[in-house]
Amino acid sequence: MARKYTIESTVPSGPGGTIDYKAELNEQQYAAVTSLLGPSLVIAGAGSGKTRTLTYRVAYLLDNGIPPENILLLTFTNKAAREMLDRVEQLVPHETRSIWGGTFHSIGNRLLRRHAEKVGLTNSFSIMDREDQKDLMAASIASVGVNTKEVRFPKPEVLANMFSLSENTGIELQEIIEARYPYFEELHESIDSVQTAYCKRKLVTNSADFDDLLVLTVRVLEENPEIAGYYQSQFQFVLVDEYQDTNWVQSQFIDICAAKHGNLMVVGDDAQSIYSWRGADFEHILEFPKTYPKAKTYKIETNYRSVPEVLELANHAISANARQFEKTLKASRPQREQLPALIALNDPATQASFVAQRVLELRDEGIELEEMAVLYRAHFHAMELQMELTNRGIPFNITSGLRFFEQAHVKDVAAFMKLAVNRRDELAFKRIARMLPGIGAVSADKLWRQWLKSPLPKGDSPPQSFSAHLTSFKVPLKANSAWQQLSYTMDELLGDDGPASPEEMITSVMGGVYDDYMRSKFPNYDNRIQDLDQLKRYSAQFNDVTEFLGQLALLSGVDGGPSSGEQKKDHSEALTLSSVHQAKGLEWRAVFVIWLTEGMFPNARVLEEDDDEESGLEEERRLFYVAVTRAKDELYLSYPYMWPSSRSGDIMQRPSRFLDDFPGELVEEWEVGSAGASW
DNA sequence: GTTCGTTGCCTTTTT
DNA sequence: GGCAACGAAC
Repeated sequence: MARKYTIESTVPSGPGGTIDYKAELNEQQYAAVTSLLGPSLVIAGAGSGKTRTLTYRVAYLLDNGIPPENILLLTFTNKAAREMLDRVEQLVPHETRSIWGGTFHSIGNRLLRRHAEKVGLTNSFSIMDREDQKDLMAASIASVGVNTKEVRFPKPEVLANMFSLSENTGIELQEIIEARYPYFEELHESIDSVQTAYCKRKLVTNSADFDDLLVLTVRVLEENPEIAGYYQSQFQFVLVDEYQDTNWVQSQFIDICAAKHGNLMVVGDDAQSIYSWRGADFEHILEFPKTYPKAKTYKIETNYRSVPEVLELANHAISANARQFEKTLKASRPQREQLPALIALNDPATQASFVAQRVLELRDEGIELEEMAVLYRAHFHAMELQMELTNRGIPFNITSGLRFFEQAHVKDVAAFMKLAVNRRDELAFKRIARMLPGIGAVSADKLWRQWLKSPLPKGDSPPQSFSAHLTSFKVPLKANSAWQQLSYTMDELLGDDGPASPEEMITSVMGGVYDDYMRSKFPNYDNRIQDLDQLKRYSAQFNDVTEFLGQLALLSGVDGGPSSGEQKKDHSEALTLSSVHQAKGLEWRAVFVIWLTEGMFPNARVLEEDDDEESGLEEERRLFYVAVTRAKDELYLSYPYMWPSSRSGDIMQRPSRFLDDFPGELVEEWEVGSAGASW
């Protein structure tokens, strides 16, 4: 007699979730969240609950019995991805971990790892960051043999930009050069061959740059219908956040993934498209109804974030732009009876003390530091402010240009791990070699040649031992003992049985040669050790080194994971300093936008480009719009009259043209006098 | 020939 | 604080 036994499912099937969608969403949001099959475009203005709409949409799908693994949710930042998935998890009782959610690059990475052999890589390929890319580019230029001394040849960084733009937009390199770099047109043949060399080198070193994570993935899908078919069946529902910032490759990727089921929901705000320099084209969102004729369009226009005073200013600021979807943001909050402030200051230092002082006042009035932010166009605009805040002892978090992973010591440690799993990684090898005393670029290259001749880089499975081969290398006398030590560290990375875990690897590296190097190289040894300890703790959640390295490379310091910055550790309560780009999607009760002068914001380089000046300027204006719409209650717009510059004396500043886009009565002008100064 | 510290100039935005 | 060019020291 067989016993009947059923496993209770924890997932309720069919409708029957606990969410009262109608009550928790407004009418426009509700319509979008509960839309049925087929493509849909959601135009969601700033502060209108875009994230809310997307998360409820995912919850709605799960509540209706869609298995999590059949949902693909694409975002631009890790932060957005994590935030949404966390919220979904809190919202519904279903299992949410198997949702395919993440940034374009992380999803691309995931797919590419699985099918790397289709494009000539192995599944342990290394991911290169910008610096690695530059190094490899420099090597490629050298290998092609152009005389960079005689002709003014583009720098590695410029070339990387060129290639990247071409790949991200799908426009031929030739055309990119003509349009954006006409002064290099005569060199296009050498540039072409550098590109060929660069691509080849990436394969030889088993490495991929950021763009490859998408470009190669799209290629895999295009060239292998059976693979594409598999994922197309898998992804029943595709959701895309910040659609206005998608570029050509990304939109291709989206289109391929959604090709079978056609249930594609894209959410965005054309007024917040600020990534055209990365190849983003907000034509994608404007043209979506044409690309998908069956698409339903939903507009979400009620703003829950800002007081009407801020919103009115924002609406005026953006209306100067010609190209956009018609929409008006309606305020839902009551009047505050306080206008945004416009403050002209003497110089950047005064501007900094104004901000600092006002921040303290606001804190006394009950706004906590983490409810305030200072936003600016470029990172160096925050220099004076950082000094002022430090002097006054006001804690702050800065989303600096340098990400956690890009800091030298983190990259150093990662290089060991990279080399352990990808023994063809030339950059990692040379980085390690150059840490040893008396070894510079030249010796590192000689060592690399010896490495290539040894059996180490060959084959896919890890060697029995590194030291067995390394100890016989010819190294400069000065580096001898360090080299021995290095060999044994590398052995430790192999692990006793099976590959060592990321955590074990970091421990080995920090205990080996690297410790000596750090002491001699970095004045702030202790801080860096703390960083690495944090990295180690973070790594504990990973079993697989490749996975860990992939995460690390795709993680920006600002949004989660291990974070840098000494201020942060001691004060959970801190003021935020951020570029406008990195502030997208965030909000604070009080927002300061500083350096609103011609040349700074809008940026001078954009003003100089006169080929299609308007589009550049419109993007700057959208950027200003993004900045302004971050504010919930209070908004301060400030600029200095004078910019003391070391080389050309004081430069008079003109107020930004964006300040003319709205009527004067929308702001209150503050006259700031300095108590101690005499003029 | 190679490494490594010093000096002076410049600073867009990022996965 | 980063980067390139220069020059001293090894």
